[in-house]
Order: sequence, then C-alpha cells, then structure tokens
Amino acid sequence: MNPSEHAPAPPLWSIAAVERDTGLSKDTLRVWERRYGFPQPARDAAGDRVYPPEQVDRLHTIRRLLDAGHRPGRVVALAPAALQALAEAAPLSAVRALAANGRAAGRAVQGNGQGLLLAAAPNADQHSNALVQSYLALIACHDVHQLRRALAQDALRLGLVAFVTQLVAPLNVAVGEAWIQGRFRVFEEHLYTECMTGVLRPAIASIAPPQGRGAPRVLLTTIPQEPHALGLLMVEALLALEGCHCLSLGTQTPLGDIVHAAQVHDADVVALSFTAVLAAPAVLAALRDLRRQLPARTALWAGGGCPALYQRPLEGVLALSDIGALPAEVARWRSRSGEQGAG
Amino acid sequence: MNPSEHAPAPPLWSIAAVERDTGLSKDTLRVWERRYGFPQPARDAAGDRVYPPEQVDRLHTIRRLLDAGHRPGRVVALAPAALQALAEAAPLSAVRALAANGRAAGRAVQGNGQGLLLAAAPNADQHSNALVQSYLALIACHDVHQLRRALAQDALRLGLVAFVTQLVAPLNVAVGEAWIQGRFRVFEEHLYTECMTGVLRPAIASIAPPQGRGAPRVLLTTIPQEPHALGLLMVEALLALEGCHCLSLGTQTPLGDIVHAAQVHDADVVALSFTAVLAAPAVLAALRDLRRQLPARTALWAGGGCPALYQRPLEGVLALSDIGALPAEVARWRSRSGEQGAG
DNA sequence: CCTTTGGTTTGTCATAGACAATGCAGCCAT
DNA sequence: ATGGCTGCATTGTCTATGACAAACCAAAGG
Repeated sequence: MNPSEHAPAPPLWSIAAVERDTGLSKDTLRVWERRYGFPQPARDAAGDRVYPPEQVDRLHTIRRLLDAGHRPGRVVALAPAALQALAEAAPLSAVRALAANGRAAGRAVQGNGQGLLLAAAPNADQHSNALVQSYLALIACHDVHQLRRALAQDALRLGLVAFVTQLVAPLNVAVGEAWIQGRFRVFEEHLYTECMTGVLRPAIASIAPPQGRGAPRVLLTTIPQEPHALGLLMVEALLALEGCHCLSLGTQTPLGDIVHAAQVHDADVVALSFTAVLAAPAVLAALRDLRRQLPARTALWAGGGCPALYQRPLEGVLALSDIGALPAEVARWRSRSGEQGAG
Repeated sequence: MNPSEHAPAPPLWSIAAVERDTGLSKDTLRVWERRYGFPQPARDAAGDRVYPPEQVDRLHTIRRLLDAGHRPGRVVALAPAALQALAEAAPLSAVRALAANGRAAGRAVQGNGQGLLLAAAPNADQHSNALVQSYLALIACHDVHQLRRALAQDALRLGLVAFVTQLVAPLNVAVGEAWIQGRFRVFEEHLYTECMTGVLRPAIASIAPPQGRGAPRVLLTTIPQEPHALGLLMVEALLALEGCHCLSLGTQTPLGDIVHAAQVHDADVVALSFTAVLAAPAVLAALRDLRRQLPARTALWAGGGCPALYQRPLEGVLALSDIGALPAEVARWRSRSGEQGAG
C-alpha cells in the first residue's frame, strides 16, 4: 500500500472546483495570484493548481467582503484574522451605496453575494426588530418545520401584501447581512429560501387570475447568471394581488428568449429581479440589450438588491429600489395605458 | 449623424455573452475555432471576438446535438442544413446510452441540454401517448392557464404518485426530446417547468409531515451547475408520500454545504438529481467527493436523466434510473435500517 | 461474444501581455 | 462646504498558443 494513502488526505481543489464554489472566475483567480500573491495554490504532478481548503475558505470570506462593497486591492492580500474583523464590522454597503450617487430614486441598500436581497428596506436598522430577529434565530437552529409554520401563520396574520413588503423584504436584507458577516452558511440561506418558497408558492396559486380586459400583462424572470427566484415570487405575489396577468418564466432566461416570450405573451411589462451576484457591467449591458430588442410599448421594470440598478438612471428602464412601490407603479401604468388606449 | 447608425445594427455578441447563452466555455469556443474553423467571429476595434447572431444560433443547435450524444468533431463544422437534418433525425441518445455499457441497472434515456429530464421512462416510444402529446400541444401554444388547470386536474385524477411517475416523468422526456429537435425554445421549457412547479409545490405542501420515529430523513438538493429543480420536486413528492422526512435545499448547493447540512439534519439519505447539463466527469467527481465526505451511515442516492450515472456502477452510490423504483428503495432502506437498529 | 489494447478526440489548464471600463481622489469653482 | 470635472489607479476580461490527461472509439485477441 502507498503510505500516502494512510494519512487522511486533505481534499484538494482544482481551479475549476474553486470557480464553481466561490464564483470567482479562473481568470480572476490566476490574476489575483499574480498581482496580490493570494491565493497561492500548490501544484499537482501535471503542474495544475491545487487549492488547499483553507485557501478556499479564505476566498469565500473575500468574496463576501467584495459583495459587501470592499475592493479587491484592499482585501485579497489580507490575513484571515483581518478579514474576519472586517466582516464582523458594520457592512460598508449602505455607506458606499449612498455615497456613490445620490441621484437615483430610492435608497439603495446592498445585499449579499449569493444575494437573496430583493428589495432595499427603507432603513435597515429599523428592521432589526424582534420579528425578524426571531426568524433569524429559527434559521440558525435549522428548525424548518417551525420556520415554515411561523411564516405561514404570519402570512395569514399580516395579509399577503404586508407579509411580503414588511416582513419578507427586510428579512431578506437581514439574512443577506448575516451571510456577509459569515454568521450564515450557504445551506442555511438555501434552507430559508426553500421554506419561503414553500409558503409563497401556494399563496400565489390561490390567487384567482384577473378576468377584466384592462389587466396589465407582466412577464417575470431573471437574466442568465441570476439564480435567485425569491424576488420573482415576491413580485408575482404583489402583482397578482393587484390584478395583473402574471407569467413567470422562473430564473435565468436567455435574453433572446425573454424577447420572444414577451412577444408571444403580448406582455405590457417585463419585470426582472436582480441581486448582487451579478457584476454591475453585466447587469447594465443586459438591460441595454433588452431595452433595444423589446418593442417600445413594452415597459421594462427592474428591481432587487443589486446596487448597479440605482447608481445612475437607466434610459427606458424603471428601477424599483423599494418593492413597496410596486402597487403604485401598477396604478400609474393603468392610468397611462387608459390615456393611450382612449387616444 | 453617422451613416452606419441608419442601418439597424445587428446585435453582436461578445465571447462572454455567447458562453452565458450557449453554455459553451470560452476555452471551448476558442479551441473549436482553432480546430474546426467554426465559429468564426468577427473582431471589434480592440481585437475581441464578436459573434453574429446566426453563429450563435448555430452554436445552439450544435449544443443540442452534443447533448443528444453526438461528438464535436462530427458536428461542429457541419453546415446549418446538415445540422438541422441531424436534429430532426431520431435522437442518438437511447442508442448510444444502451450501446455504451449494458451493465448498469436500468435503461438510460438521455435528456436535453437545458435538461428537464429527470427519470428515464421504461420505453420512450410507449409514452408518445395521447395525453403526453396533448400536453406538448398546450406548451407549444403557450396556454399557461389551460396547462396549469389540466395538470392540476390530472394530478387529482391520477393521484400524486401516478401523476409523477406515469405522467410527469414521460412528459419531461418528451419535452426534452422536443427541445433537442429544436421544436421547443428555452422559454417554452421554462414555461412548462414553471407551471409544473406551480402544481407540484402546493401538492407537496399539503402532505402532512410524518409523525413516527422510523421515518427516513432525506436531504434533497442538486450540485452546483445543476439548476433543474423539477426532479427534486418529483422526488420530494414521492418521498413525502412514502412518509419520509424531506428537507430540500433547492438547487446548486456547494458540496461542503451538502455535507454540513446532512450532519445538521441528521440525514439518513442524501438524494441528488442530475440532468445532462453536466459533463460526465463533473458528475462522477462530485459523487466521489461527496461519498468520501459523508458519513458511512448516510446513503447517497442519485437519479435523473444524466447518462453518466448509469454507465458504470458507482461505489457507495445508488443510481436510480427509474423514478418509479423510489418507493421500493424506501421500503428496502426501512427494512435494512430496522435490522441495524435492532442489532 | 466479450474484453483488452492503442490511437484519437476533446476539454481544460498553463503562460504573459494588453486593454477598456470602473472607481477614487484631488482640484477648481460656485 | 458642496458640486462637478479631470486624471491616475485599479481590476476583470480577453488574446494567443502550447500542452496534456481523460474519455472515447475501433480494431485485435481470447
């Protein structure tokens, strides 16, 4: 037997595995190594990079800090202790987002990387209220049954609109912040998302489709690379309650298919949800492309916790930083459509 | 005004955009260009590749053919007409999968690339029955309301078990084949998935959690890069009906988090769903890693339309080619667990 | 007919340099 | 002090080509 097999061989990661796991591209990983001296993977017999688990962990922490608004040059080379301190400190996000550019309509509060965050809360601190905190505790102890029961109960208690805008939205923000600070792992976020989906889906299914003629037809989806469906469900719930004709395509629809689906469905509005997983250039390019390919009569609404949406006004795109503003926008669409329909 | 602005500039795609859209890596795109002479993108001012839409379309067709079992060397350089002919011909998949290696338990019927396919049907041809065909027609005419109503009705009529095993599974196969043949676009597949989700979710939510002590605790998820959730829902429905304690993490959980979640949830079984989106090596590597990191008492079940699962037996992994076999496996687990618990 | 062997195919990884877009900081003017 | 411009630094992505290991196919042998 080979002696090396006796030791519990530490699992080593290939560059492809690290890319999958951290979301940092191979190119980025290599250029960081060249520029900042980290990561510093070993090499296997073939000369390929092999990353020890500690470095992968550290890359995860770095990724979280980047999503919180830090810059690579300042954090990549930092020692683990310093990284941890930074993560536990107050998240830069709000500060940076506000400082960046005050022009946009709403307050932009940035989310986490795996990016649950859909709607920026009016004031993150205000929402550190008891209810949200109790939910965070439920998630932390992985009590799914209790979590689902509590969510279902609160949905009934508050009503679906208030549930979505006043509880789910700030809870998403809170979960996102906890994730940035390293207090939650990915699977805990997944667990939360799954429970919430299990509550929202049946609720949406129970809403009767609108009968009238004037109902706006809305196409809901996310662009490729944006896997978060929770935002879509929240929006779908609100829009369905407002009497919209919703057609959701789920997540990650290629741009060409969005355009095609909008034509087929005769959509009045295409609504997209964004989180901070996506790099700002990708988001803006996608919106520009879509705006160009969609017919002029189709409105393009974008929302969610992606800061890129709110840094500068986008031509032909309605950026909704606050999910609570959705009903008002539907009303505005209705009145505008009435004018045009009459004219 | 610039005269060139008068022409309706055809949208040009960057290599990154093509990667997102087709799922072919930048490396692959470049090496195909070098080896096969296709694609042959133009260059922008900076020397970067820019792909005209026709080439992107052609790449899509090629991608579908690859997922159907063709090999790059034989199809990449083919003219569009030849590609189309190949796509419309009988899919290679079943033939190839059977020819490959007869050792595995079941027949492996391969799915499409964006890969809805969860469970291989006993005989794909048998399932070209009227019911499945009528559903394909509903999808083709984008009648979501009718589609959802019909699904909900059939779920009631057949009962959830028969609905999942006898209708949903073959329908997935049929949709997958239609996609390979280019009869469906991505958004039509999304539309179908969304409707099905809207039916399965509430059904699952209505199943009472098991009370007894001996219920197997099952953790459900997919590995990163595998975005298809429909398989998970089908499995969750069947397992919940069999009295299992299901915990779904949704799609794309990092391997480390799967292990962690399995510990926290005290899982008896980790069940994963695979489609043909993933390359065979990635699937096998993931399963090997997981098997190594999971405690021995935790069983590892893998299912879905991914041919890699069935080509050779995998040590410590139960590969389920037929979703109908799930109840029997639960029963087998129960009896085995009873022995061990007693001993 | 099944298995093993050898050659081909194919995706991924490596290197290093270049560039465009973004972001930040400092300056000036109101 | 605050708003807006200018220029430098930062950063991710792209290019090119070579190399290699694993997977696949087909032909030879038991």
